[in-house]
Amino acid sequence: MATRRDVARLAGVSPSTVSRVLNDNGYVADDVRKRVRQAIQELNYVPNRLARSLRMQQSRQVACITPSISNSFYLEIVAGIEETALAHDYTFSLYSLTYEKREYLDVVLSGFYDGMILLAPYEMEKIVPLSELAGRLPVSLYCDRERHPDLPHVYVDLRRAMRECTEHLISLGHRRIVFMGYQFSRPAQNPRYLGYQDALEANGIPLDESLTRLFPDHQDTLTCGYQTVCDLLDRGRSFTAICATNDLIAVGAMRALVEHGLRVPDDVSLTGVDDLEIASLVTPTLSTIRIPKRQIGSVLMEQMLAQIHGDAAAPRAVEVSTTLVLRESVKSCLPSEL
Amino acid sequence: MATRRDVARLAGVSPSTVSRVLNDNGYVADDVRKRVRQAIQELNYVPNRLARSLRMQQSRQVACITPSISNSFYLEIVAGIEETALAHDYTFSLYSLTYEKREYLDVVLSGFYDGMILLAPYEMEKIVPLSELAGRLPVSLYCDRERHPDLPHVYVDLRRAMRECTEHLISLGHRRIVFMGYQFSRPAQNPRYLGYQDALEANGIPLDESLTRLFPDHQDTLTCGYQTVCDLLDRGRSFTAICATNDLIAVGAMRALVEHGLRVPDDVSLTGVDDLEIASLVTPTLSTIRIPKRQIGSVLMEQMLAQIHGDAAAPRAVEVSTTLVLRESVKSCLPSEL
DNA sequence: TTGCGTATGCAAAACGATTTTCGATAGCCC
DNA sequence: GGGCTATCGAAAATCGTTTTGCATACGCAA
Repeated sequence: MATRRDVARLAGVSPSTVSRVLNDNGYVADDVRKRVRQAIQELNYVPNRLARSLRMQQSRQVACITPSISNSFYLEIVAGIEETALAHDYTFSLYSLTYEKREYLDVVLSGFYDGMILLAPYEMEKIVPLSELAGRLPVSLYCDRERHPDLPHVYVDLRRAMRECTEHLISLGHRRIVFMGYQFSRPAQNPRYLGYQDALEANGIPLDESLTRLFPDHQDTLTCGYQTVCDLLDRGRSFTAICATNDLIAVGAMRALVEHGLRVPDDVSLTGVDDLEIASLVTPTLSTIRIPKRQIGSVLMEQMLAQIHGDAAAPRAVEVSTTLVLRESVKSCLPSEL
Repeated sequence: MATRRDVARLAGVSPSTVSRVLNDNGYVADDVRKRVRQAIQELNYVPNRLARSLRMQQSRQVACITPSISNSFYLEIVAGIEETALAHDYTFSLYSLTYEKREYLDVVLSGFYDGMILLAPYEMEKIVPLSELAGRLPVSLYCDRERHPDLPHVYVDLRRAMRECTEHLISLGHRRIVFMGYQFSRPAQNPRYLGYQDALEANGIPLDESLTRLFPDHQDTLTCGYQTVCDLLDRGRSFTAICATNDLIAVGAMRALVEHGLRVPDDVSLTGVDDLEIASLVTPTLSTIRIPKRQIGSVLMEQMLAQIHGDAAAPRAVEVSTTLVLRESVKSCLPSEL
């Protein structure tokens, strides 16, 4: 690889002058500038980022750690991160570290990165306290469960979103609405579940625990949705709508319903959360709460940049708003509308 | 950040000794070793990868360039890459460069990476000749269209796969089989289309061009599948099966069929390619040609490592094999089986 | 002639590590 | 005591860049 020295030699100037041209500081005559540029072109010279980073003590690179690399939800966020990063001449590396070994984090902390963006680091913080990481490197989080008031983060208000969603179903006449999803650590801290309860309470509908289906974390989403609905139906159909806490669960549920000869939405209305691509691919298309994934990524990166640049005005917490997307899977069950 | 010097000071030894401990060379007494390790722990010392990379002239980092970051097909490959990379203490960065600006590539060529893995770089090579890149950095490709005999690459034999798939449909009694997919640059070089033709020819079925639907590249996959089937049905149904060149097209097709009151597979059999997650999520589940995405990623990374380490025995081309996955969307149309 | 702004070269330090060489101590055995 | 091995420190070179200070020009105006 050509170095700055080679360029200087070819252009007949000193290395310092090449630097002056490259970094646009100091005086440099037009013809010299031209000669240097030409030499750069001729040698395909690209300044060595390693050396520059070492000297400048910043790499213009951030690490992004996601729970799962093949989860399209997080990947959309990552896409947003990449877009914004590139626009600011930043590069990013993607990790889906298995957190069993804490040592894996060393690779991230070894000077290669100016900061790290953590997506849903719930598993991770069981191994490493996030505050410890934040003490080493600028950190920016996306979290949809517990929030981290002390660390910069981006979040969505899923409690409110789920309340709106449930209330929409209620407004369509549904009274017996199933809630199904992961239980997270404690149901009482599950914002989605709380939103569901909020809606019931606000509309004077008593909470029927037999309609609540929380399954343990770390299980296959699709199977959970499928199996849970099968279980429910085995006891006789006692509901007219289902709120699933994500689209994949909803798709699994949809499959179970169809296999039991029930029609969506005619017999059962169904909603998800996330608005993955699949939500508009299934038949019927799935009503869901859209989480603006790309925007989240973009905001995360901007928050990261603000930290790196030391902007005191950088917001510690940014809320991005969700949208209730109504598609085919939801229908009124009021007789008047038939 | 703590440096090697800090560790040395705390342990009461010289920086060289710390190096000796870290890199396990030279003599070092056991108690000294212990003291040094303790100091490392205490200071949370992690050797600076920038400095090390600069000195060693290798970063143990590879760049991976994918056409689209939110395409789950490529992302599964990326997952395979990451897994293998991590297992070898390598790191990787993910790029979905917009190739309009060739300069974007400079960031990859600036010494940060020991090599680059290119996924389906068809757009890319219109801007930059791949051989030029390969001259700068070890390169490893995944390609499912034209192959690059001069560059290390991993590929699948989609011609054979599609032939098998089509022949399976033929063996089930189907004679009027639609082929639909992107046309790529030239249909005559589209391995999927060639495989389809191979199957027809081998079974003495004349090619009916009215059953071939090639749409231009760079269009929305889903819409293409949907729209194409709508067009076909507008002219009357003259087919009993559809081979789509990927799962998303197939899902779009499925939706169009259902909306026209046709049942899959009872009225029309349908197959895809890729075996994305969605293939087993839709109803009916989609028969498809499975491409071993994770394995491809793994092999790509291994091929890259072999190049970096200068293994002369490194294979220039590796074929990974596909599998025909039969699910619900395919059914015999032979009267005898009814 | 002096002084100043412009233009460039040269040299050196710094970033943090690796690697090698050269010494300086030890202790041990014969 | 000579020679060997084990153990460690000190120092230098190197990777390629940035940054700074200093020296050296030239041209032009005071």
